[in-house]
Amino acid sequence: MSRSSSSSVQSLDMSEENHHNFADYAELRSNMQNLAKSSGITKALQAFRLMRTAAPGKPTIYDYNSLINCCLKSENLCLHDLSALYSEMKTLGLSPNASTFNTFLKGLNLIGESKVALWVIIEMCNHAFTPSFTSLSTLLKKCSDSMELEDAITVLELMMGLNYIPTEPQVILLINRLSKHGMTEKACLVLCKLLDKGYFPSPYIYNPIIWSLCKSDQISIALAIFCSLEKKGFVHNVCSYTALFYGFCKKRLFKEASNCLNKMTTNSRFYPNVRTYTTFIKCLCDNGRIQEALSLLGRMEKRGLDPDIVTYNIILRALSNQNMVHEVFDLFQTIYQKELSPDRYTATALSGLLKKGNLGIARTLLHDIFYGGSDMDIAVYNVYYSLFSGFKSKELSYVIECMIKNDIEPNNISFNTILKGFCKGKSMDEALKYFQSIKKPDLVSFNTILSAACKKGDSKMVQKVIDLMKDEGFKLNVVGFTCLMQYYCNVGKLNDCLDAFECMISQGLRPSMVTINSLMIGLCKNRELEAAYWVFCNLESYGLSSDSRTYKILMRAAKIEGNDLLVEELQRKCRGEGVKPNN
DNA sequence: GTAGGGTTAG
Repeated sequence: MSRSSSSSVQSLDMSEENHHNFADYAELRSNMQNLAKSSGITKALQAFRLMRTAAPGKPTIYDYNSLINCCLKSENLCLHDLSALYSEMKTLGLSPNASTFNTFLKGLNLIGESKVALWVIIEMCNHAFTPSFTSLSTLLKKCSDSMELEDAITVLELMMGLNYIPTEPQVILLINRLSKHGMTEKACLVLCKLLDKGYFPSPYIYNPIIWSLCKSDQISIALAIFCSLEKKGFVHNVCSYTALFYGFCKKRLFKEASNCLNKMTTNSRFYPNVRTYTTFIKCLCDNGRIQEALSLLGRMEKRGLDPDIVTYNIILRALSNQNMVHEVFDLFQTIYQKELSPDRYTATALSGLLKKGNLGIARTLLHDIFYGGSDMDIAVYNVYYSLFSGFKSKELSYVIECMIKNDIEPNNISFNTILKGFCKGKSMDEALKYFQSIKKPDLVSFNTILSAACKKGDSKMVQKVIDLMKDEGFKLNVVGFTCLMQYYCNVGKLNDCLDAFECMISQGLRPSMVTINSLMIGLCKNRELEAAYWVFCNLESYGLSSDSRTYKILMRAAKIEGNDLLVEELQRKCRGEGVKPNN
């Protein structure tokens, strides 16, 4: 601050009456600017108003613009003050010029106030000024970056109204964000508007839309967009095709998936790559066709496509779910031989082994990954927690300590996993105590403790949990009903089991195969083989088809009862239909 | 620069 303006500040501070001392307009101007930078808007505004009395025809819009510029650079700026400045300008009868708006925009963009910047842009248009390409383009990026996607769309529309063509990276950013945050429809609209303007989209622009549609089971819309773009002469790439392939696999449209894959092999532009094959491998694994997945892995390597850690993690998970311990071990050897680093997904892929009770080997492998230096997240900790019963373990204390040190927050899956650990222990009271310590128990928490009570045949606890659920406004779902059905069968109350099943159906809940198999076991145990077979034959009415477990249950009962006819019938069906694996 | 992967209850 200059000496003279510093003395002016003092004078200004002393009293209003002294203001006639400021005759010099230039001094007032520089004084005002300094005040705006250092002492905030109120003082600067006082100086601004003083100008009116000090010099006729002042302040001008240029004084105003420079005041805005200084204020925007001040460290303690608040938006309320800015709005006050704008009103002050209008009160003085000044009309904003292009520079006024550009000054606002430059400053607002710098401080990341995209909402206010958009307001300024609209105000600018209302005053018949045209915002520059740069200001709109900067704002578009800012809005997309800060997830103000509706605003980003408004900016894009303004741009297109002015015949400004947004840059490709910015369009990609916006469409990507929209597609990944449940706004795929909006992303489509953006794409359409661009096409209407004669924009030539690369696959990088529309692939996120196709992927998002395929992931949310809207393959027909994805296909429509894909074909329409093709018709218009746009050339897809391997990522576009892989999206469709993924969509077909997900919907179990195997014939279409196979056609899609064949089409891909006809052109080097979209020849299947590691990700395409990985998608296929995942599909095979999800449908219990693990041997085919392994053979595909081999074929892919022969074609010179090296599986990466994602591919291996998918196979590892499938092997682990099937409890194929040796294969899991071998695959780990391969991963290490290829110098790939196991990551958080490798760790969680092992949860199947834990579920099947293979704690020893799972613990060893998990331990190696956990201490191997990769970044872990809550899902890995949650898998780790399933190793422990209750809280009486040094290892568990250490793992919790690690989690806190790494700033990782536990979620309900963590609490429910630990609750299950308590449930494995002897005391239901201790489990209940832990349950009651969970701040926001969810339906899974209730089912965890209900299941434990049911398995232990603890009728008082079963009633207690059901009452608790009622109090807290939770309704039984299919899992809860299935627990109860199993419990009734175990205590020899077949009729109560059937009542529970009917109650579930009457509430519009659809049984799963686990429910059906539980019912089968109950019926067979009570020598109601005919009833069980009837359920088996009418599975379609529930939209279900039997799995390998259903066959085993019936087969075993038929053999015990000496019902050879049924045994033969089941064998025939088993050969004819190709039984689904039980996952 | 677009794409493939995971953790809790029956």
